[in-house]
Amino acid sequence: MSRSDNKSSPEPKHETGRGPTPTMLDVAIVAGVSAMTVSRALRNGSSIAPETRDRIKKAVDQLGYVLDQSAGGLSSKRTGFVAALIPSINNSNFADSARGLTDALEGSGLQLLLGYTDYSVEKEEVLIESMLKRRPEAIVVTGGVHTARGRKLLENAGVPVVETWDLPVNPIQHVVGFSNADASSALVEYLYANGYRKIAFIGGTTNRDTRGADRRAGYEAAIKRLGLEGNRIISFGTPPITMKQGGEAIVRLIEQWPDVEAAVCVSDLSAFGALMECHRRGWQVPERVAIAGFGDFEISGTCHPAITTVGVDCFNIGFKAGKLLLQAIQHKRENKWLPLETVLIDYRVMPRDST
Amino acid sequence: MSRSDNKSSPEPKHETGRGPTPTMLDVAIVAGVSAMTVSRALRNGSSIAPETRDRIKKAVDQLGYVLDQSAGGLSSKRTGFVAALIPSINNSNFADSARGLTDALEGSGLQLLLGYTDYSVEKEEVLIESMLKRRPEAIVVTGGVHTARGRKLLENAGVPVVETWDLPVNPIQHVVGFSNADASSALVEYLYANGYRKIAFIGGTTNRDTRGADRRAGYEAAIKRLGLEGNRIISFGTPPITMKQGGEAIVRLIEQWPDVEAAVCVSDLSAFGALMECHRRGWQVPERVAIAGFGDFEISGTCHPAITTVGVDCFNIGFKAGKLLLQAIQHKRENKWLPLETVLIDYRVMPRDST
DNA sequence: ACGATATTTGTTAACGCTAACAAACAGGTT
DNA sequence: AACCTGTTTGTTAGCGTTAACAAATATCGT
Repeated sequence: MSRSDNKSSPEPKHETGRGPTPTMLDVAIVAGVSAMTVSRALRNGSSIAPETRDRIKKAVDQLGYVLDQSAGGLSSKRTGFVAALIPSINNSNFADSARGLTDALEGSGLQLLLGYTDYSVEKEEVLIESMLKRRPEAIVVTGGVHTARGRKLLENAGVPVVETWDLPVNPIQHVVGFSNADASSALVEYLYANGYRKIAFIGGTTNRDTRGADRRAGYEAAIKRLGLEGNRIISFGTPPITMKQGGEAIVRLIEQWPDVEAAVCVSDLSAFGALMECHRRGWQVPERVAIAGFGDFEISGTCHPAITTVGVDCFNIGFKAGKLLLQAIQHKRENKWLPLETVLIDYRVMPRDST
Repeated sequence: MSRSDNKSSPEPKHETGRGPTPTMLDVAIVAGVSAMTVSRALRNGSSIAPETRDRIKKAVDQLGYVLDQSAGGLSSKRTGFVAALIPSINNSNFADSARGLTDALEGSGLQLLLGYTDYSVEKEEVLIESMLKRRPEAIVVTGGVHTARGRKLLENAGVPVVETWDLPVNPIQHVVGFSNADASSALVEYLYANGYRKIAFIGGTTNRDTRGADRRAGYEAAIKRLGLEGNRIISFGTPPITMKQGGEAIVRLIEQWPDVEAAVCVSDLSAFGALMECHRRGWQVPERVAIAGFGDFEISGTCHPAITTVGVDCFNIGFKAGKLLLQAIQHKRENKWLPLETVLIDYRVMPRDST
């Protein structure tokens, strides 16, 4: 399963970059200037004679010098990065938000460093601390539920914090999100308006995915408000539940309440799994049972029949969080404090063929 | 769309963590010891009187102190993180690899910091430099194709480098991957063995996704080797191509070569799009046309009919890269140099109902 | 009780960079 | 020439931590 190097040269050329990593002083000596001048040449906005800058750039290239931003940050108090914690690196919704964040930060000199929490507040806590140890200039977290210690860390971080994707009851600072409960309610109301009465919910067994839990709460609230028959809730698998689990859940649902007319799934993925299982069993969708999802993943628009879902402006969650952050960082540099904001993000029910 | 803070207390409690962030010295003073002793208490392996350690921990909690690892790294030359660059944060294959990496690093004291390149070598170059500025202890990149400058940066980084997911012609250092071309060939050979002769390939228009390009090359090689009729290649959309584009591509394919018997898609996502489009048009799969994908995404096992694909041990790509890295870092600390390794990862054709 | 050894703590000097100030220099004006 | 102004470069100190060494204290055998 493994072979050793196949290079022809006797010594691997790239040992360790031949000798110790060059420092700014090395560059300065080669260019015949002081270290400070090199520092200025590598940043913009400083006054430097063009020819000096060229000479320095040449020395930088020659030595393969790369600035040590940790050391720089120590001195300047500007580490040049923003930490973002997302639950999963396999979810197009969070991917869109991350892209929005990246786009918002573009050109600001701030880099985005990602960590993934695997939908666990405990892992989130560890990650918050790890990130804080590197002194990010701001932190973006997903959701408004944290461990007690995680929350305290964020509160005391001394940098702008944005909670996204939810509307926390008691926000830490800024918020960019929407009410998953309301969105879920809206979906139930849409189904109601289309004549469905016996409406069930398919989700995970725990509250690990807090957005999933909120969606279930929204479903329950809507059922109650509309005066519909008792809750039909199938809980199956540890969140985030998979396609396969969605498939197994719909089977259980039909077994347990054969009269069910529609199933609201906690996400498009489980909805898709349910849909395919229906296919496989010859249950017509939406005739036998209607299926709705959440998130407007690509799959729900592509599959056949296309799945009714709730579309959220995920990109904008990231983008607005990023812009808010930039403002907050700017204010902080001027020793002001940006008034706390809660930015509401749009969502909308997207009727399709599965309901 | 936005409200100001709704807290009842007149002053937001969490201003900026009341005053400047505490330093190690602050902790030391509270605990009645020297800064060095605090430093020792916060790491393990150093000899410290248990009661002193307790006192220090108490002071740490009281002040909400968080270690500044940048400063620590400056002094100790150990930044405690590994950089990993992946093309996308919305791809379960790379997610599995990232999880493997995380698991391999667990308990080593090394944190994983992710950056995403969006399948672009130019963005990769920028990210490599950004990461290098923070002095990672090792770097994991996806693929063996980089910009000239990106490659040079990696070569001169002075830290272990692992290229993953491909078998680069001219590796920088270590490699953990497999031949996408061979895997693709294997899939074509499987189709051949099952009686298919007129086999097409659906992929993107550019070589941006280098793994996709390799898979096309593998298809072409197999076609040639098997003495099959000329290449039928549909290129559609900028990689990574979407489900929808897969759907459009299969339509074009059938229009252009109505006698086609099977389509090999560059990934499961495009294969799924193609499959659904066939559904929609009433083309039976695999009778009218067989469809195969690549990657064994969850979707290809869940959908109906399930899609024949190539399964890759993605987790192990990350896991073995991580273990290799740990070894290399260890060797480096002892001023030795770990012999370069190429670790081959397993893949296998997974026959399902779509072929 | 004595030195010898092990354990725990402290002191000093970097690590690589940039803020803040100081100095040198150019060009123009009187 | 003396002065002012603006641009460019240099010097010094310090950011928060840890390595390396030194010192103090505890533990032990005889």
